[in-house]
Amino acid sequence: MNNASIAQLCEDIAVFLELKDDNPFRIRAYLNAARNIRGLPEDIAAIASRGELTKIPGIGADLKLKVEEFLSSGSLKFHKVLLDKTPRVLVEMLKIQGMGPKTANLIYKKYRPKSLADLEKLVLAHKLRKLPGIREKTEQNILETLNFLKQHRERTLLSKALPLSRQVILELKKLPQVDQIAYAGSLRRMQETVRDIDILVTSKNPTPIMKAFVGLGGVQKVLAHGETKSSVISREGIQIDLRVVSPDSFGAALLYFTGSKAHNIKLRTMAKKKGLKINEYGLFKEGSERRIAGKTEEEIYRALGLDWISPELREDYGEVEASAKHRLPCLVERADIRGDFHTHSNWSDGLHKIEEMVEAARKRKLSYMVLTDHSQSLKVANGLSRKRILAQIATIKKLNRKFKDFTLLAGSEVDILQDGSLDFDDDILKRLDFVIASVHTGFKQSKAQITKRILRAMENKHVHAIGHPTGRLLGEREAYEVDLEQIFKAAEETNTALEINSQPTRLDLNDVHARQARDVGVALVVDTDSHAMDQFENLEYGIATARRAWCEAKNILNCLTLNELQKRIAK
DNA sequence: GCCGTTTTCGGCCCGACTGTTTTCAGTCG
Repeated sequence: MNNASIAQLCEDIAVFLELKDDNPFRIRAYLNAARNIRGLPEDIAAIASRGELTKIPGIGADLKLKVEEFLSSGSLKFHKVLLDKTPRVLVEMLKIQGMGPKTANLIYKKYRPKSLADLEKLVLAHKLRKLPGIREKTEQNILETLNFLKQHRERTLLSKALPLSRQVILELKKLPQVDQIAYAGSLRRMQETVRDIDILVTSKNPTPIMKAFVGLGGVQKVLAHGETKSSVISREGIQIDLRVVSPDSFGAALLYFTGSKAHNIKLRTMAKKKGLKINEYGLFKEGSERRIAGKTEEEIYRALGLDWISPELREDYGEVEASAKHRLPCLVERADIRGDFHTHSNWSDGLHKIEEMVEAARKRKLSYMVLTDHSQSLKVANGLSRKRILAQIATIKKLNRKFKDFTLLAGSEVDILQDGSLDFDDDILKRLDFVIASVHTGFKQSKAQITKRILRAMENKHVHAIGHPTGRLLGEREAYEVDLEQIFKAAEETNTALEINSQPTRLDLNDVHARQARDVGVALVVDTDSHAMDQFENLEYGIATARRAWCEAKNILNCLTLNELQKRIAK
């Protein structure tokens, strides 16, 4: 797909323009275009070939030409010129907390540092405080952020940020001044990674709350400590922002801090057209102090003629328009999920016994589970030989007699070998209730090779689903170069489901891909890929991804009852 | 650079905090 590359180019251009002190609205236009291109439901090349580029929001006459230039030549002159003109170190400097284009340029013009290391030397030699507007405090902040950047460069996984935010909320709830409290931001939208944690409190007496917050045990550094807004860095290196508002503003503040920015801008623009103004305190008539709405999110959406929109959808990817027409999807919920198709036991690389895994699944209110230990060639995971899988099938049959309101199904996470053949022959596969086929080797194959390989696996009538279809590991490994459009088409034709793997480092398919699959009618499965009892909890992240992909229960195969499922998977 | 039911030019979301200034620019979300 070209989408990610072009979006990145636009984002780069925005940074270069910012450093040039260019028109801020022009900069925003590039960022807006980048965001919309990233979220496109298909390859932008296909849209270009239909001559529909300017139908993409944020793409006008100029960006149309730039996109076409990239599609035909593989590069963009405008980008290249800016790249050549912009010193690398300036881009690096923008990553420093509190350092914007003005300050970065000021320092650069005077001292011409070549790297962040050079900048650090300047700070230590107290050179910067000779510049206008920079004194001791600014130097100190730069130094601290430089040290911080050395340690933490990545965004934080949802699975790390969510428990931390819940912990902070638990702590703050102990304060008598705290009324309502909730986390907001990208965390509430359940993005796979987050940059920081936003927490919102209502109170009539914020001062003691702020004091307690910046003094929490896990706080490493206080970035800001104000009357209504404070920011800290936690011991784990995650920034946490706390805002306190009055109860009358809770909904408005929640809406504002949940974002996304693009969603908020859309709402504010809508409000403005109606002669209204939205800020974090409420919805107002333009030029008036009287609050029309603000206590709850629902009342603000309603005042704009909209249905309430789930946070997971708030990306300005069509949710506002759908809401205006009262056509928002009825998103899948945890309670809709009845089974798990992807689990491991200590027969292969899992930690716990089959019975223990069943117990854990049952505790989470699931009514069936497929045991999918690895297949024979995956030696590192103690994959099951032909003999052992036959023994496991027999064991499962025996165990099942003991369960009352739970069904354990026999399955396999069968490896898709380098040539697309499967790691068990059909004679084994046909004895299994559910087969999930996955790629675990040969990630470096060419796009054509790996796509062909997966397509071949999908054509096997015993394969019910493809596990973690792109193979990415967040922060560790890029996805392999599979052509997803072909995979989606084949999934539909061969009646093969695609997985949304709930492991927090996988979330594969991701939200954008899952939505593309959903849009073309591909069935999805939300699996935990549990290798231990506690990993069933990860279902929360898989469901969040499905919700971000606009999925309803009918799009998800494991929302079916066992009976419905068995009818459905008879290929 | 985009956009249009006040439209093809003149707008473009809105407010808090910091650090350095004595009234505010720069930065952030």
